[in-house]
Amino acid sequence: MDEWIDGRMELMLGAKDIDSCPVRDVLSRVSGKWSTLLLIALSNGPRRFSELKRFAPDISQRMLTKSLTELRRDGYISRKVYPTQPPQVEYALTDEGSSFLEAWQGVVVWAKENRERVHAARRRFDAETGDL
Amino acid sequence: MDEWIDGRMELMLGAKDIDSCPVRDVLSRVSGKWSTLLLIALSNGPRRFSELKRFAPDISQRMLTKSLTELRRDGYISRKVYPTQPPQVEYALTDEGSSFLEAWQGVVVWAKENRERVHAARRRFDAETGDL
DNA sequence: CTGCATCCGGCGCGATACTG
DNA sequence: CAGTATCGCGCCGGATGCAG
Repeated sequence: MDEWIDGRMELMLGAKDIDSCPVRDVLSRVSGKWSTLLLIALSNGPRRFSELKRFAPDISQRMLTKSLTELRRDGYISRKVYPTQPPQVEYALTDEGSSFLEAWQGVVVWAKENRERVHAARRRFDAETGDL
Repeated sequence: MDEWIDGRMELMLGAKDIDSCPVRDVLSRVSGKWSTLLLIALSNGPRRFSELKRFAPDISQRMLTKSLTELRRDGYISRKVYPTQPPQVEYALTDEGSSFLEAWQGVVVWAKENRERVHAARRRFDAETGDL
């Protein structure tokens, strides 16, 4: 492998082999369809299960539970059960979760600012390749 | 929907409904298994198809072509064909591509710094839930 | 060398029904 | 209200073979 790769990989990924790449390792868990959305939903304070469900009306109960469990497993959110009747469960962002959300902001901002450019590129590409 | 949602969603996503969410819209294209890795590979200058193949030995030709095409469609990279025999194709990062990589850096850095914390959280979670 | 077509397994995700 | 279990679909991604 060339030298430029080592330097760049070390800088960007921290490892050359993809299996031990911390980026993929960590980010694979928050790349789900709902994960980051739920983190955002919790960014203004703790929310209950049903509140989160209402927040994302098009999420299935299955995926809500699943996503919350994964996020909890990786330490992004906490879960507190109140032994009431009916039961009540409150989810909250951990420090780790807020920290991640902060880092994520840069990408979010970029995506918002460059959305139209990306769309334009897509249209251009499709037009060029469509009629050849 | 409560008010906190509107404010936060507007801040983070730019849209309440998930289908018109610019973040998902833009990032779904770079969330592939190889996309960001290829962008990083190109961050030090243009590379040929075979160079990229050597860069990520475990990528299949199919996925290399596919990923490159998608990245090109969204305007992150450019493609230049040299009419030699055998043919030679050179891929390069566009301004849009470099711009994205810059924004992406924050997340990469975070992932590297917090990898161990995430792993620890996972171990803890598995231990707690495994023997109950 | 570069790229496309085909087949195929895994899994992310949704729909639905059921439990404490 | 919060969560689990089952089923099924679609898509990502790997393996292989063919073509310019």
